[in-house]
Amino acid sequence: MDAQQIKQFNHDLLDWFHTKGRQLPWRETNNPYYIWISEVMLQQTQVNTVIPYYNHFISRFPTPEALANAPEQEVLKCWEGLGYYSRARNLQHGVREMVENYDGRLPDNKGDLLSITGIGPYTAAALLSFAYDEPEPAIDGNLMRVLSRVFLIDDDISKQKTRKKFENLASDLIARTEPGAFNQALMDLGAMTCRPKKTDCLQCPVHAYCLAYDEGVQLEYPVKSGKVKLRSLNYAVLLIQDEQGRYLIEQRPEKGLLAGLWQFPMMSLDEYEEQSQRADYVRDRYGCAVAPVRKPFSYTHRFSHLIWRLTLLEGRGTTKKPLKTRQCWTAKDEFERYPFPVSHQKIIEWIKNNRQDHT
DNA sequence: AACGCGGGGTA
DNA sequence: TACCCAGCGTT
Repeated sequence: MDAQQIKQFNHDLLDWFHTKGRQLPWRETNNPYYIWISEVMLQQTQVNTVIPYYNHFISRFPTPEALANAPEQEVLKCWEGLGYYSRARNLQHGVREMVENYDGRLPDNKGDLLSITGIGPYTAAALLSFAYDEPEPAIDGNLMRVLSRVFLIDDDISKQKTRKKFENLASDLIARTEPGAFNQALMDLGAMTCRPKKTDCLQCPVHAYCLAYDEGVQLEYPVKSGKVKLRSLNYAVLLIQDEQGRYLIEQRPEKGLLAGLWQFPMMSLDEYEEQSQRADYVRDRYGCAVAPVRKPFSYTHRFSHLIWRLTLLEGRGTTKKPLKTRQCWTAKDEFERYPFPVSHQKIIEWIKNNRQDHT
């Protein structure tokens, strides 16, 4: 595209955005801290899922200082169900860095932004363009999908190198007058019209420029390689109650999958294949025996990269055996005080529906 | 450069 | 069912 075509492209794109673009809570503010929160929540997460979390989060932590001073568990509680929990931890770390190193204000240059925990190339560019009107293209899945179609770019978007190519292209393209609107317009286009599996090209403000539309190959783009076969893991979930009917729960390790969240004890059935090994394991750790619940209950929980197949077992523990750190006895009506992954929220539901007899 | 990291929406 | 989503940190 020459300079004149770029200008026209921007005009058509921005004109559409100003009339048809989405109205979203984080577009109502200029507060870089709020915009930052929204950007972190929106990483790999769809807009409609984020909206209620965003509203609750900024009302619970209205200032950087409020978030910086909050206990991590409370931050995780506000993130419960949103997934990718390290985002919450990194966001709080990053906000603490901002409070300590930048006088509580978000820096307005790329280098400093990238040095903050949880801010990568995309989020830095988003903040610079949305909060500070800098012409930085925010390279995300939407932008790559839209531009790969418009310009018929067949590089593999799962490769790091390809990101650089889109960055160069978008840098030439981005509207100097309204860089933030340019980025948001491509996001809205990607979400509303130029979708992955179903396009709506006749509604698209730039279909006249689109090489893929011209050739009728929109759905062939973007090119993306590498699918992974997901592993399946079998676990027993142990419902261990003390003399008062309280349940034993444990906090997961600080690193790794679902870090810092709480769960009912789990025993790998792949690791301990024999019945006697399993009995020894439970006896050693929890001082009791377990058996399948009266009406057997198993279900699968699917993550993006693995599958848990969970089976409920129950047993009677005792408060006489001292608890280890990161364990506690919890009454049925106190589960809500702890962040649980969705896979274990299902178990809480099961308990509430199937065990109204004890507490 | 490759991998780990959640949960929900969509076709 | 099989992707896909306003990515980032670690290795």
